[in-house]
This record gives sequence, C-alpha cells and structure tokens, in this order.
Amino acid sequence: MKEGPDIALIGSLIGDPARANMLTALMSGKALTATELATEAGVTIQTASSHLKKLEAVNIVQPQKQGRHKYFTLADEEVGSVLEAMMGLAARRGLVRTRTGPKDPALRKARTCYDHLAGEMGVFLYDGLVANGHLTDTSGEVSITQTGQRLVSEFGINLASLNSSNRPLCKSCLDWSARRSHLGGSLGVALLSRFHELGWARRDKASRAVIFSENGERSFREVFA
Amino acid sequence: MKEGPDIALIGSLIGDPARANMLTALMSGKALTATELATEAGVTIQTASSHLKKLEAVNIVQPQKQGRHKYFTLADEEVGSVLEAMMGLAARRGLVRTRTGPKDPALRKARTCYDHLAGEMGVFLYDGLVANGHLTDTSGEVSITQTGQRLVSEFGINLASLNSSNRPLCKSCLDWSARRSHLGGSLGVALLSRFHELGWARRDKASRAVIFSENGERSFREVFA
DNA sequence: CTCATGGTTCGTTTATGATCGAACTATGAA
DNA sequence: TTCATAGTTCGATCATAAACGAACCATGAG
Repeated sequence: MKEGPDIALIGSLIGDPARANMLTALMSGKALTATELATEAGVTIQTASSHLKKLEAVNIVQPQKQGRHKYFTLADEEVGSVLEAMMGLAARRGLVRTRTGPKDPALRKARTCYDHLAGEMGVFLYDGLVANGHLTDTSGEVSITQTGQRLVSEFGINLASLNSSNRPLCKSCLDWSARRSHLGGSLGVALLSRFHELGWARRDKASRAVIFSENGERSFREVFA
Repeated sequence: MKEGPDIALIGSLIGDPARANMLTALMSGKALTATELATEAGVTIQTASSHLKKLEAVNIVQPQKQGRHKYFTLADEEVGSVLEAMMGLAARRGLVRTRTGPKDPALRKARTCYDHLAGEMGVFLYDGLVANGHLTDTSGEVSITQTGQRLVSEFGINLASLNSSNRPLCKSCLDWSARRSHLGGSLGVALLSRFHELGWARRDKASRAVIFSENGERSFREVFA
C-alpha cells in the first residue's frame, strides 16, 4: 500500500519474546545450537525450531550444520547494529526485562557488549576518559577531544582508519547491569581488541565474560584512572 | 528471565503493520495529526488512536496538542536512527512492501530519506562521488578519500565537526525506489542542507519531495558529474 | 544392526491483540 | 446555543501466530 521497505516484518520478527531472547543471546557473537537457543528463550525445542526457521528465512540468522548440530549466528554485522540500536533505545527508556543484572560476578565485572567492553570495567573506562577530558559527553553525543586522540594513538590505535569506517567512532552505550554508560562505537571495539593484543585480557570461551589478568587489570587502571 | 533491555517490546511495537506505516510516514520529519496518520496507515481513527497511545507510552512518538488537533513527531533522533537502520536491513534483504516506488514523479526524482537526499538525484550524487574516486564503497563500508575530503571542504562543509558527531560520516543507504545506493550518514545530511543554503533546492511543504531549481540542478550536475 | 541424541514437521489448542461500531469528551465556529 | 470536527474510550468480534505433544528424519556411537 505504501512505499518503503517492510520494516514491520523485521519488527515483528524481533518483537516476539522468544526470538528476542535468542537474538540477544546471539549478540555475544558466539555460535549457538538450536537447543541452546531454546533453553535461552525458555521454550521447547519444537517452538525454537519454528522460530529459527523464520529468522533464517529473512536472513537474520545464519545456520551452519556441523555433524548433527546446527549452529546459529547473527547473519551479518548489520543485524548486530540494528539490535544494538534497539537495545540502546529500550535501555534509555528504562525498558529492562528484569531489574537484576547478570548474576555471575565475572560477567558483572567485565563482559562483552556485542563487541566492546561492558560491565564495571567498561564503566570505569568510560568514566575515566570523560573525567580526564579525553571524551566529552553532551546529552548522549559523545566525541573525542584532542588529548583523547593523543592518548588513543599512543595506546596503539590508528584513529584514521576508524574514522573512515561505517560506524560511529564514539557512542555511549547504556549498561543494563550497572545502569551507567560505557563506550561503544568503533573506538570501543578497537580498545577491547587492543586489550587482547596486549595480553591484558582474554575472552572466556563459555560466556561473554572478559577475564583480565592481574597485570592487565593493574595496567588498565593506571592508564585510564 | 534474561538480562537485557526489552528489545521485544519495541520490536513488537514497530512490528505491527499499521504502526510501521505511521512511523514510516513520520520519518519525513514532519508533524502529522492523528487522522493523517490513520489514513497513512489505512485504519480507522479509533484504531489509530489506540496505536498512537501505545507508541506514546514508551516515548517513541511525541505528541503536541494544538487546538483540537494533536500532532505527532518521532520522539527523538535515536528513534529515527533505529527506524533508518531497520529500513536498511529490510531493503538490503529485498523486503519491500510493494514493488512500485513512489508514484509522484517529483518524489521519484528527489526526496528526503529521513534527512538526506534520496531518489534519482541522490543516486546520481552517490554514483558520481564513487566514480570520481571521492568515495570508496567496499562491500557496504563507505569511506571518503583524500580528494573527496578536498571536494567537500571546498563545497563549504566542515568535515571536522561532522567527524566528531555520534553518527557515521558516510553510510550507503539503499534506495527502495531505484534499488540503488545513495549517501546517508552525517555527510549526506550536511550535503543536503548545503544545497538548501545555496538555494539549489527547497523542500516541498506537503510531501517529502525535494525540488531543485533549474540553475540548482545544473550546478549540482556540474559539481558531482 | 540398535540405541541415543539433535532437529524438523504436523495438527490442535489457546491467548493475545488488532479492528471497528457506538457512545463519549473537547475544541472551535456560526 | 447549536453544529461540526478531532480525538478518546469501551466492548465485542475475529484472526493470527505462539506453544506444545506426537510422530518423524538424520547423524553418530556402540
């Protein structure tokens, strides 16, 4: 009837609680099997199967058979961005599913939020950058200052290549465990991967937890205090 | 049950066809009355009222009473971004509501896509920039080259201020009338408003059409050919 | 081969929510 | 005041789709 892409279809696909749970679980970036997703969503495996079929049909998730398992991931980066944007919108309006954050202390301390650092350490990083005048946050619009650019470059990140990317450089992302902001955007991603490079942190294989070594955490707190 | 913002709620809100139609109509940036939105969505005014109430409750639309009319706009920039992202996702998957683009020739030629230029002229602009090596588009990741930066600066746009914004600088946005890419992102916005400043184009009050003057179109085609 | 486990398909039940008619309130015009 | 238009509320109807039990196919282990 009207012009335009069928926004309603993807909306309704994401709009079902079971599917939303599955997609949220897949935001970790890990590949999950159909049964894992079923328990994540709290439905039987039959229902999960039908949901996944629908998501697959419009290319929101990407299946991959491996033996008798079928692993699912988000189809591409764009799907992740849309989900991230929707989560931001929901969080900023206080629409959280439950008031309790992650129970696992490790998750509460440091975890990945899609692809950047969240949890207490993520909030620490963000607050430190703002407090020292490396970032400015004026009503949600986050930008990097001169001194911030210097700091980041010295830390071994090539800002120029980030700038040209498709993604915003800086983005405040509301943390739904801490209810505080942390740093997303391409800079957030770059920082996290730099932490991995430096051996400061590694990603837990079984969850979204990010585990800092003792030395890593000390250095982290020194640089960004 | 699970951690995280209630992505399902906004999903289902956007997921209803009637509401999706209304929101799409509001993407023009204009304030529309309840009855206008009802006819846009193809439902009676009662149903529209109940839909708008729901959208209002979670702060997706912003009402404003004026006499006996009630005008609605999108609540903020963030809502627009989410919708834009979802439209991109849908369009890239070929999920268009109808195969026919806008019937109005003016709309087909040039119109606003939220806040940047779309339609044939938008596609012309994008293609020109890419063909002359001012933009590079590698699998959806769009970035501006050295010569592109020079061109844009000479055209009177302050790139530095755009770079620090929350939004990606360059973004390819699929045009659902032409099924071709045009330029979104903060650069796309800046270009369109520069066209207005220069008197090349004006926005039609009654629709999303962008109307170029004769001289404006000639200059436009010279610069970006 | 048999058995166990992972996933799919089918059919039925059930609940949610979109829709609209009818009756209502509110603003403005004559 | 009366009339008209804009919007809301309520209630009843109806359709869609989520959920699951049961039976099915596919892969791997012994």
